[in-house]
Amino acid sequence: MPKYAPELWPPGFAAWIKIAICYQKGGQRLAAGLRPLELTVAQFDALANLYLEDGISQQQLAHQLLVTKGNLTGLIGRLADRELVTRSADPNDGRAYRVKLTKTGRRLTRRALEVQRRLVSEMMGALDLAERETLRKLLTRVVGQLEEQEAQPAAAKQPRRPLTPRVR
Amino acid sequence: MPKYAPELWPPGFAAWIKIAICYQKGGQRLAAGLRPLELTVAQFDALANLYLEDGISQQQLAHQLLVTKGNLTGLIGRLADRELVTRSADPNDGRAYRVKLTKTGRRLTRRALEVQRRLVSEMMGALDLAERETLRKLLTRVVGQLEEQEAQPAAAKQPRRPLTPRVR
DNA sequence: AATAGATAGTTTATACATAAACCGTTTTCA
DNA sequence: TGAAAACGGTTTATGTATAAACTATCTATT
Repeated sequence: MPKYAPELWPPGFAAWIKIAICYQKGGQRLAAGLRPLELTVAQFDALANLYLEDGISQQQLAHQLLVTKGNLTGLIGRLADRELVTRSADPNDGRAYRVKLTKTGRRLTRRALEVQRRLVSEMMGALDLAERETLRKLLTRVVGQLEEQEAQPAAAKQPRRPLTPRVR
Repeated sequence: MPKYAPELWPPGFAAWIKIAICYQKGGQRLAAGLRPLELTVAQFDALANLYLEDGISQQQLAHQLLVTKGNLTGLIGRLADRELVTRSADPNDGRAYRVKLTKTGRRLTRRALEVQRRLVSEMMGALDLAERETLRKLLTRVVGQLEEQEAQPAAAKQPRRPLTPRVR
């Protein structure tokens, strides 16, 4: 997010900085838009995922949100306290919960998605449709690269290799 | 960060999701790379900014990092405890500090920048130079749009926009 | 010169996020 | 079948982040 002297960095580097700025500013905007609904961005992300795929486990949700399962304990706990979601036992697995949206949760999520849709349109207003698609494609490849690398745990620390690349 | 059914969203929306995923995964990768140096990403960002522009105030640093000044109190405090930075009184302003890197801080930052440079190159490896430049330009325009909108606090608060433009 | 407002920094309360240790349950496989 | 490993979830300790209230200094305006 720094200001950085713009010419000093190779274009890939500058692009990375822009991704960071974009995410931060966009996120702060979204946070402001969600505040009237008394939702944080993290809460919204969780609810939005459940909206599309209800009844998944906390672990699965953590995976989709790219956060740790420990984090989910608190996050879901707060949502459950507000009765926006419920935790019900998974009948097939004594360890797992199934997290589900309540009626209120679903209704609130719908309103929040509306807010998000509006804000994203606003911020993408600078690009025409073809440019948005170009942006999407380029980022998709960068994400692909990141995922590919995270499959191979770099050979930097060779002494012990547990052969179980359990990389969250 | 959600998975989302990819075809359901207009390209701008999908692009926004990719920005989020990219930032999260890239950030987690950077965090892993910085861990051996015992630096968090937030600490690195602060140090990197000071590396380029030493002796600025906490307020100025907060502005560049896109975080609140309250956050900086703790962040700089921890860096000062480790003697990576110092807080010296600004001779021209009794309220302000000037935050400066120490010798150790500067040396550590150099190593951290090296790590960052390597990781960013890796993750941008999926794109050729021209594509990186395209990505940078597109994101720059999105950021520009965000900044422009944040200049006008505007009628964003109004539930509905009045048909007659309000004149102040 | 007086004072009202802006500014730099801190504090507090709350939420998000991680890693690591832990507890039960489930799976694997010798 | 039974021990070891993997897995789902919680807890703890630490760090990051915000908004809002607060202190102290500085700057404007009258």
